[in-house]
Amino acid sequence: MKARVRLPDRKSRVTLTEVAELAGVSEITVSRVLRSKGPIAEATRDRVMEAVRAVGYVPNKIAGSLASADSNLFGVVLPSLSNIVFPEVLQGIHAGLARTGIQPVVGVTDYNLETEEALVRSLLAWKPAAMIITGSEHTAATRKMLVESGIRIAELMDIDPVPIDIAVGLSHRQAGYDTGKHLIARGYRRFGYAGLDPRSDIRARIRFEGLVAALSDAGLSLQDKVLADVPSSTLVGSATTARLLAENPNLDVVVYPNDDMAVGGVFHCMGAGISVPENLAIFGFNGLDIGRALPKPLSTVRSNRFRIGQTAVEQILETSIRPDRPTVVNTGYEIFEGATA
Amino acid sequence: MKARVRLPDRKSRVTLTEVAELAGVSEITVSRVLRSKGPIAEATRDRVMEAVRAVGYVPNKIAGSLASADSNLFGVVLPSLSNIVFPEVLQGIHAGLARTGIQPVVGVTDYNLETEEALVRSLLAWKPAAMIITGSEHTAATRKMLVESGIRIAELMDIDPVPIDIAVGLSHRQAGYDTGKHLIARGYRRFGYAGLDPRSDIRARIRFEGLVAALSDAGLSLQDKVLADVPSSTLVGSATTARLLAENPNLDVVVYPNDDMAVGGVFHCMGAGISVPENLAIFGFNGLDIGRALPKPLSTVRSNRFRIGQTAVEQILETSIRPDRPTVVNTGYEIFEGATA
DNA sequence: CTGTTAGCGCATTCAG
DNA sequence: CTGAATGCGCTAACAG
Repeated sequence: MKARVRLPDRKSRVTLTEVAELAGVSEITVSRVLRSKGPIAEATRDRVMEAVRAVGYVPNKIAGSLASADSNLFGVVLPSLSNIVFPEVLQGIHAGLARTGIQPVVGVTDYNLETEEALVRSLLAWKPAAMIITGSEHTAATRKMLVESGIRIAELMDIDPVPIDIAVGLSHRQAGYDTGKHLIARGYRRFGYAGLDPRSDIRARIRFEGLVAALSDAGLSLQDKVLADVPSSTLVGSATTARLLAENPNLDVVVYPNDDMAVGGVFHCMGAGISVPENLAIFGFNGLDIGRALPKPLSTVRSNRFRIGQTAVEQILETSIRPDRPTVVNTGYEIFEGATA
Repeated sequence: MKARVRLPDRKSRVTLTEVAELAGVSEITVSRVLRSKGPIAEATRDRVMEAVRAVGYVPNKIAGSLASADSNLFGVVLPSLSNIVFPEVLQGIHAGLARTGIQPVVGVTDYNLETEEALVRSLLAWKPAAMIITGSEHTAATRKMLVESGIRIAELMDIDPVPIDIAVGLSHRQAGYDTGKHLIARGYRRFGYAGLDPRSDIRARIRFEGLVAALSDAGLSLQDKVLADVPSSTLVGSATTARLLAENPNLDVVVYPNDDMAVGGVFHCMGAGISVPENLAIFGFNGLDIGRALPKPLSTVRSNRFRIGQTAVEQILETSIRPDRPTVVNTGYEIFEGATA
């Protein structure tokens, strides 16, 4: 179902020509005044601006972009908006874009690579000046389109794979590994994991692998894991924790793919009379506000989503020419001790 | 600082003309095939599609839109992305837009009406097929631009004021009033309010007024309120609650502008050994996941942000002609009893 | 079923 | 400092 909406005539009536006639100058002069380009006599400028206001002229960027082969649109592709992490990235993008006159066109893939491909194709059709996309896992066709577009491409969140052009994020494998090392150092030995379907969140899977590697390097192994095949939420965190503990009452720490679920774990313990961290330690990922506000602040890994978005924009604006070698920006992370582990 | 980025030539090389030549047909035929418009011979279509793939043609919507006076962009103006409510609205918008081929161009105002004006001007320049904007409070210039654009305009969240074209949301005054009535019916008498600077969130202010009106109609009055002049967060909820209770230890219920802050209130009570709702009742607004996941589910008013966004899109797609009389869609709300009040 | 003609609204040359 | 001519890439309208 294609919805093509014919624009009303009313607005499209007012064009440069009309403004030009009213101001008694040529179209190009009006154009120059509006874009503050080239030398313009003070008097001319005033007359033009007056005419612009008089007729309520709104420039047509569609025409402008076609004529100049310029665009001030950025394509932005996110897997989801329900995971708070991505709105935060989007915030960072908006912050980076503020006062550049560039607008983001936002698409959501629902973690589906086919959807992503269709989205990229459709965003590319707007000839965006750059493309910001999540992750490095794409279909071959998506990759090809991105590469051949020639525009700057920023791939966000993960810096482990080699990017097409720019990667901004952190090493999720390392973060997972460090989580394991940290918890082992604090004396925990019987690890459980309450997570999600590994197909849905690739980066969570990579962190998980890092965690397992750390355990293995310490001669330990994960005692058990429970995976829910639904979107992440605090409620799911409670539920998976309950299931995990039912079968493994002797665990001394549970690791979660994110703070939402970890907070759910904390809530479960509150309700079940399990004292945290004495009876059970809880460890999340992200460093969300909600975790910090808990009576006992959640132990977690702080990433910085806002900064990822903002940095991506900064990197892109650095130069419009794609360099020969990829750029990788590590925005890092930080283990936050908190009080739950 | 205007960032104009020249598009690389590489991509713009491939145009309809090239595809047409390769397929041995005219440009318009290629155009028709790509848009599935008009009758096309099976054989022709195949040859064209093959040529399209061969050269990796990506249509240029900028040119297409200019030629057809069509656009499949929607302008979307939100006050913020840090308040989870607006990403949820955006989700609804994306859901409504799925498989229409329409993309949203998103702007964020930071609750600033001047910023909003600049944003609207700049979004309108892309000749969007419609505009979705938050609230009904705009500068005169913004209003004028929206009215004169002739396109469909949806104003979201609040349905109390008369909209330019379409309003989708709920009556915040009524929601505030009902909150008061509900809590009074449950026996609470000594009301406190822990909120935010009323200038930042207009709808929270209106709910507050409704609450006060309900109290007044019942012969009661608000005992005290504490307002924080910072963005909403769970942490701020804890802090304002602490301040409010320090000066009013006898309160029996505290109402909050939103669930984030109310959850902060619950956390404060947990930490301070105040039992909820026996010693103090807590009441929020929104119906967020986090509130439902608490060991004692948060008492609150459930609005439906996703549905607001989705409904707005549906209303807009209904017809591209702005009707003579405004449309108002009440997405409603629901008092959720929960266990904290 | 396909092609021809014309032009969308603007910005980029190049002249003056 | 300003203007005239030309074309961006595509599609509507009309032919055939």
